[in-house]
Amino acid sequence: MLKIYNSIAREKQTFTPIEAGKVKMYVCGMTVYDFCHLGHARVLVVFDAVQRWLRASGLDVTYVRNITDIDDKIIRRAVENGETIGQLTDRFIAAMDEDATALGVQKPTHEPRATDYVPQMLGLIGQLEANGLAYKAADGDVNFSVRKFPGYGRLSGKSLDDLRAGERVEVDSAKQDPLDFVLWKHAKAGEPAWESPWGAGRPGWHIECSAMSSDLLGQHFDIHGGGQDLQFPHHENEIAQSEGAHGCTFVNYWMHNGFVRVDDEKMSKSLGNFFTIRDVLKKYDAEVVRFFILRAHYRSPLNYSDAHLDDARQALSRLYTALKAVVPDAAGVDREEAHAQGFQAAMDDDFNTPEALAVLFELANEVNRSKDARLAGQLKGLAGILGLLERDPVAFLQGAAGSDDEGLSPAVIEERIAARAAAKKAKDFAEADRLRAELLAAGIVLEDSAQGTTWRRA
RNA sequence: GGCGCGGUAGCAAAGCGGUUAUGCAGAGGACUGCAAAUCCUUCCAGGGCGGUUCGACUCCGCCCCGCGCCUCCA
Repeated sequence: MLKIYNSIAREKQTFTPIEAGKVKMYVCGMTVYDFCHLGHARVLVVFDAVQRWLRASGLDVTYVRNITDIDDKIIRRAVENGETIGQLTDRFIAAMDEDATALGVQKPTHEPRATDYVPQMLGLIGQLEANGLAYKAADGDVNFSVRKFPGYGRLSGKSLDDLRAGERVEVDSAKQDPLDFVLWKHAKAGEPAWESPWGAGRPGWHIECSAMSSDLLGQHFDIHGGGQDLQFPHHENEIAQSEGAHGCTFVNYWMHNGFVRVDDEKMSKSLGNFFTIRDVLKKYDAEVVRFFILRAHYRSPLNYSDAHLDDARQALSRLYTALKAVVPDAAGVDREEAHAQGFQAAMDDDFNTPEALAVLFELANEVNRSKDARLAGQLKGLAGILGLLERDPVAFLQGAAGSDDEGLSPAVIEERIAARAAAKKAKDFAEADRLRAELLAAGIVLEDSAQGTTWRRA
């Protein structure tokens, strides 16, 4: 029985889909004006794992992850670069796809772009106006009136009076309440604009998610996810818009993943302390990065450092080493088997991937001991549910550390191994050891066995 | 100021009111020409002070420390 920590209830709850056997899930994706950083990688990987587990549990999943392709930063960046908004966003969408694919992230069912949903947004804004929740301000913007929506603040646990608007935000005098947020921004010179009943303009940020989710998943759906920083105000505003327009519950389960940090501080664009996914992939294998992310629970903070990535790589190597030694049975996962049951219990407990991974290490230990192909099959099969251990073990163990790696070529390594074999045969162990040490210095570890010598990268 | 999260062994990271988490690193042993890998054994925990309990890392209270949201942000 799957339990999910529901942010709006602040507790783990048994997951019951609205429609038996089906799950409709929406996750806030990227604003595409720059390369994705590790924080984005975490959202991608975490909700990919969620989605995979739901499917592995036999549910029919519709997974929507949106793309924000119009906003202030995109407009500004396009101007800075001297390119069109379309050129900029196409470029970074392609880059995001590359990064996601590298990390083993499966394609969502739908990846809607905000600019394709302007009519639906206008429809929603019209409904909100009809319901008395939206108003056109003196400056031409259409705003949402938070005071008129009774449940405002429920998700984030904030009360309107405690928010002390103005303390950190400059008060916008055109708003009836400082916490009112923009649904439709009036057009400014040189900026892209769409016609609307309220005049030419462009959408506010929050409205796109309400429009796309209801269009693709319906007015009421199961799971909505995103980074912790979106809980307020973004998701709070989504609830206000969607429930305010539709008059029904918006989402049953809210999920928020924790931040990636650097030196115990949130990794963020505004702090400038971020590492892009592609930077990290220069030094580390993408599967190592995926493993590193899944090694922590999705709601916990995750500290990034090279030392932690090195550690993750060592750990993942242990799993691959077990599969290298025993060819896994291809029969598929036996879900009744003890480890599979443990794995399931872990994943059913709010997607506890660290504990699920611990089960994999227990399996690896038993595989090493028993050389049991069936258990190796369990290991590979269960890991596969999380998108791990899907490569050839030797390819992983001999693979480059990252895209920038300039290690010895396999041909050169094989040549040295042959030379060492000859030295060994001649009982010239000093020469054999010299060759081993030479390779080790180049990051190559040799492993002798009855079947001959194999190698891997340290 | 308001709201919230967390402090676990050298590092990382989980569960759990009483029984080995797990990985990396360390120590000893087996194996090996020597290694590596693997296996076996092993060292190292639960911020501080109280309380509840036969028993608390696990529940409760207070304190200290760190972090986050309240502004664009995954």
